[in-house]
Amino acid sequence: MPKNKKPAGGRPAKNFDPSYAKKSKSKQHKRADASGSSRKPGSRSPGHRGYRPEEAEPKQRWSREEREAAGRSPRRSSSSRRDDRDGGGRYDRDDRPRRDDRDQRGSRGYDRDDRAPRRDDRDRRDSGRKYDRDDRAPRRDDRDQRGSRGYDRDDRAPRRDDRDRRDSGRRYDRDDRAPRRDDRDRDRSQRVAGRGYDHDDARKRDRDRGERPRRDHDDRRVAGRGYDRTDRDDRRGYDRTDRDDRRGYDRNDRPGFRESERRPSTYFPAKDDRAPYTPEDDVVLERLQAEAITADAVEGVTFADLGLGGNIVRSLRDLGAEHPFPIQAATIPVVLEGRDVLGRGRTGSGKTIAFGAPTVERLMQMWAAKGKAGEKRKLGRAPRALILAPTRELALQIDRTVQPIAQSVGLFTTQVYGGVPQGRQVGALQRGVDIVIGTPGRIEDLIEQRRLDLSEVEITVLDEADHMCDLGFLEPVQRILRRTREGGQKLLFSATLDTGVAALVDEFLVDPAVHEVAGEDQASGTIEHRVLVIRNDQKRDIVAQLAARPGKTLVFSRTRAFAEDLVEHLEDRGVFAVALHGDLNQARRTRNLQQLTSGKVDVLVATDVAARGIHVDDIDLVIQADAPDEYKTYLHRSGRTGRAGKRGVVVTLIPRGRHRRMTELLERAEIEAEFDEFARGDEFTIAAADASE
DNA sequence: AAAAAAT
Repeated sequence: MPKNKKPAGGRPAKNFDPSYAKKSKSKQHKRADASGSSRKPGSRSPGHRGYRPEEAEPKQRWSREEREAAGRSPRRSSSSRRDDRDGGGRYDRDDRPRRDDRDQRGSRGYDRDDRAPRRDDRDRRDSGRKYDRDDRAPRRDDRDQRGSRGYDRDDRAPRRDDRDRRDSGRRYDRDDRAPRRDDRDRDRSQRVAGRGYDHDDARKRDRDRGERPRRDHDDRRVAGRGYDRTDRDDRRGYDRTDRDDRRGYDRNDRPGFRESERRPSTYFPAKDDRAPYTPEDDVVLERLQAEAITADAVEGVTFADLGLGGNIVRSLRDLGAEHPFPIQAATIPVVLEGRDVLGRGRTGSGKTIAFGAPTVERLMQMWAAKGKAGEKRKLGRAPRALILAPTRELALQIDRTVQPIAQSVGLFTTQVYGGVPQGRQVGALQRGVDIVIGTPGRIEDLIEQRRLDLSEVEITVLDEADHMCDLGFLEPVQRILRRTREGGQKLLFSATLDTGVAALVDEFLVDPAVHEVAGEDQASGTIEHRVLVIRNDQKRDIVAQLAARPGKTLVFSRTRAFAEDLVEHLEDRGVFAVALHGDLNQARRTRNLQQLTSGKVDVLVATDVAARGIHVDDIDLVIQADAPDEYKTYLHRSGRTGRAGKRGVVVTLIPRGRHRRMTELLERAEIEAEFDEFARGDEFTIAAADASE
């Protein structure tokens, strides 16, 4: 256990006195009632509700004719769409996800004989494959960038056949393993349905037929109609391939380790250890006492003024960041001082650069200070910075920003997240990287396998830090932080950073500097919020109606099953849509998100996997097909639109009975929204969002 | 309920 490094006798920073973290309704109300003089920095004036500085502009109509004139429908034929989805988008991507895609195909696309290829075989074969790869973009992977891969082969994974021999025989008698997914589903269904035995049998039959296990009736009810899911899954082809992937990628790439050396997995806790899901009260925690920077304080300031070196400044310019945003101006100098930092800036305010750029700069400075600059490229060096994110897509996205910054000064990053073969990640680590960017599960996995050593990590960043403190994330995150160098710098960022992060702050941070942007919160942006009170049986039609328009739309659903259902329904209505949720394999997740980014598709239906951090340009409509349960979720989901000063609309669909709950949630979010009764076919009119920032 | 490692 790392000891808490707070000075003896020191008391916790005021913000993180555990008593502040207590969730109490009364506190919330007190805050809401607080008079202007006592309000917390960054919170809105108590009079903000109903407050609207400018008159709304005249209503803008999205009439049926306009929608049709805009050519939403008819779209491409369904068969060509299908082909397109399977084949297209694979070879014409222009950013880094392609590499993962390739890896995944590589690991399952060839040599499926039982024995996985030996590591060196694979390398040889890989290079041989280049001949018939003319149809795709040139490879661009770490090896090529580095121009050398002379890492020491002696510490490579044991050969596969050795491993197989060792593993065989113990494969079926593991009692300490975490329950398999099916088991867990079954457990849940028994709990949920209360009479799970018949589902259980059906599920087993499905499994024996090699089909997807049945969902709970519960799910089907949510989905709205009782068709046979396995049928649909086959047609959409999304589940079978997923399962093949899940099986396939590991076989080839999993390095050997003795089963007995593993700790029992706690990553997905066994049912008995796991508290049944009980939604917590959605309460507003105390906001942080923060240094507030005002937007005009940034006038004329440059990244160089903030202490960043020339190469980094240039790389930021290449990324399109000419001048620092307020949150960046506020936090970059403090990070460079080496202090722990808590940063709060609303969605889309530039947090990635706010922590990414100074992290790189500081790594360089620390190297220079130790006179070890020459060791920058030492093979097998342990990473010195770690950036944690809650989803794979976010980790990828962060890497896309941080990687070029790091590269500008000769540092390397690598992504470490699940759902893709770990081979390349491990390879990169063996060659040596400076910044690891990833998600908790795979990072822990590689630590367990002794392939990732965090003991040299000087700087740890938690993006979406408050989310990383939620149930299910907190413990892995704590375990990971304990593996980093004691006393290392910690940076916690989120748009909704509050005292919920106290558990981490108390253990890992010393006297953190807290920064936010004055007067800037979610509600002060460029987003128009609407709530439509609808009949639930019309929900899917209404989603289709709203989404049938030019422009990118992001639809949020509470469950994966409903997300799939909505995609299906949208396509029935001629609206081409793709899904993003955890039931899809990573290649598809990456591809589907990419299709929205590239504009190949205008509608993405996602679970909350897409709620936080994901940046897609020009999403101008967010539809919440299911209302969120937490105000923070509302803020993050709606933050997918209205980014960088652009305008956006958020439409939340609720049944009549949810009116009051929704009103209260919006109150907590400090968001003003208009409620309207809405029925299928009604004309949808929106007030123009205030475009002035 | 979703997400986060896999088998």
